[in-house]
Amino acid sequence: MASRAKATILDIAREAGVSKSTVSLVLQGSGLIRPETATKVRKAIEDVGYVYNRGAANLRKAHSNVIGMVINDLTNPFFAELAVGMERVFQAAGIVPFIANTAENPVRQEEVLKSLMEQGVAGLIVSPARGTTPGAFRRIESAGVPIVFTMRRLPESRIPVIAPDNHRGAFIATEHLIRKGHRRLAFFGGSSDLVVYHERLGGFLEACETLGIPASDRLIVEGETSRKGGMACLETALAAAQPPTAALCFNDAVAFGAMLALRKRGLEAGADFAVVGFDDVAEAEHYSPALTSVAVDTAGLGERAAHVMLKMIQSRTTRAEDHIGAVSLVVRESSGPDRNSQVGDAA
Amino acid sequence: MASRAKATILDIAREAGVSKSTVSLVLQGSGLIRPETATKVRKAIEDVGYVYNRGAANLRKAHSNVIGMVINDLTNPFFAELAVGMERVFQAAGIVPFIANTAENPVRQEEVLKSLMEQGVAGLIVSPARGTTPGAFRRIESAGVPIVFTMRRLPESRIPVIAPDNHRGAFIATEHLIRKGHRRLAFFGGSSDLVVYHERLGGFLEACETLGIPASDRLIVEGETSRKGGMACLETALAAAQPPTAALCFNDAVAFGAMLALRKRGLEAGADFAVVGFDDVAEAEHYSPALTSVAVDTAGLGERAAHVMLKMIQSRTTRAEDHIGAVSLVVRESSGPDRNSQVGDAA
DNA sequence: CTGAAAGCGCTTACAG
DNA sequence: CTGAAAGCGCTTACAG
Repeated sequence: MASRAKATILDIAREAGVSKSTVSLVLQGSGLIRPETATKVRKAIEDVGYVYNRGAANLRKAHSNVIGMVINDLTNPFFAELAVGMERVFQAAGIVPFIANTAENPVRQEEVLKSLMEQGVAGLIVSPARGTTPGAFRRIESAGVPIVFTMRRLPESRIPVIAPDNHRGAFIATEHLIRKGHRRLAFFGGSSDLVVYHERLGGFLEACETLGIPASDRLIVEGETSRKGGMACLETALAAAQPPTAALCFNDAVAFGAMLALRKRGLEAGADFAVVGFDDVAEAEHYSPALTSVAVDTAGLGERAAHVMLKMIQSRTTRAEDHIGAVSLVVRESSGPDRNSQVGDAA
Repeated sequence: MASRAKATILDIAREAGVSKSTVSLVLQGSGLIRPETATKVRKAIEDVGYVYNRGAANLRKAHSNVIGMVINDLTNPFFAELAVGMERVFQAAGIVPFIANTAENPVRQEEVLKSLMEQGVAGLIVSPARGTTPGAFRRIESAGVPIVFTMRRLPESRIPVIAPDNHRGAFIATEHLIRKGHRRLAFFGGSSDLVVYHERLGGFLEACETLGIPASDRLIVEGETSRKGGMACLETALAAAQPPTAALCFNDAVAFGAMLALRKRGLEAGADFAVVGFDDVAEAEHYSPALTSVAVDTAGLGERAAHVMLKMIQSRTTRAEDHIGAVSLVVRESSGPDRNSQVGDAA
């Protein structure tokens, strides 16, 4: 089984009785080659067990077709869904993107980025790790490699961003809660080192403002963006002197956590306390009670990011427009009316 | 913004006033270079904004340090956990593995494999897509590139496998249910085109055999290995003339589905019907009721696979021992005693 | 310790 | 349509 020495285009040329230029042309699907010749060459390719050496080709061509996807947390199904959307587009373009995980660690991100650059990527789609410093992408930018950010943006970066309308999503979700009669609202999870956090919290606050919920009736509980974080947020909230009756959660993971904590106390989301998530991951619909959540069209955003990247590569630019995706609230069981409110199911 | 032409070692050499061989040696951390020279060179590297061209290096060296991880379903958190375990090991070895997703599609898998081979990978860790043909890896094997399979194996392949002890896991889980007094048992989910299915089902059947559950009291319901599949399995089972009172599920996703279907009928896992999952994904513990499941040490298996791969590359072999990981049953709330049994909580 | 030279496997003008 | 030649950016003996 050990490999005979790797076959090269020279071996193919010998086998087929042509020059290596001809082989190269066949490999590239050039129309210049006579069909019989091409067939002969293709047979030789099979016979010698040839594997194209993309590294050598890239060296000569000085441009590659490798695209890297750098994801901050692969264990979050949300990002997996995003990756899947991108892959669909790249597959159609005949490109296999390579995914790398940074596990929310800026140091690891640095390594991953370096490795991808050394590999000669044509472009990078990245969801930056929390705590990424503004200069982290300077080097890549000045090398002229196109980058697009997805879902998260960096404070002062000019790199194009593909993300959902976080502000609006939080606004409509909060509005929904208020229309359900809730008057004491909480915002659960997330922390201020994420730009997304400010966007979502901003939407929440603006809705409260607009619809007359005074600052004294709003409770902001920062926390990990995980189930565990969500559980902690709920405990904190219920321990308040004037506990809220509803919460908008930073994301679905936090919402699931809050619902679990509720159940542990013998309470039920929807009936006893309203919870709304953000992202609308696949699981939200299947949860029990089913989770009301802000749908962001994850896969669609992934596709969009891939398209933008393809266009940037093609037109040899590192600039592109931001894209803010539309959001919608999917109302399910977890966001019932306030028990003590007169408004009830109205609106 | 736009890149000045990419810097090469020649530019560094000029900048530092040395030859390019010297630069190359510094890049490789050779001890042959005088410290002052090395420092001078490193400064030049910074100054010219050099990015190492791994493709060119690999071309000359004829061996790469790229490792590919081919995953059949990235949206399944189980595989994400596995990937994370592997990454931990590779990171320590200074290697950034590239992950590619096949979405359980053999055709896509073919493309992914081809692309990785063209990229000149040093080794491949793969969890094969369902329906992979026995010959799918022949080409890679004969090219001498080491492969290790994780979690799934191919029918007649000699490629080393790192997987949990599926047979034993299913056996102890089934034993647990029988000890809880259950006498009519079901096996939910999975289908016979997966080797893993036969292993798990085999363990279930052997436990039934050993502990005296006759064939007439066993119900085998094939189905998708997803929540949806699990819901369907439960419906099928409860529609039987003599419905089972407990089920071992092919994996946790199926178990979650079964629990949801139970709740939709106003029944509760644990109290009204016992369900046991397989894999013990992170969510199992947080579910409500918490899911009894067979823990397979996912991340540990991932680490093991990575170590085996590293060793294969190092010793230039494509052979390695299989590794069958220990399993254990984590008993939680979802697997209560049979309501009608005398045995109850005994044992 | 450091430099000059060859060569890895391709692609790309350039001839013919 | 097809072949001979140069060159992409590195590493690796080989001299010195």
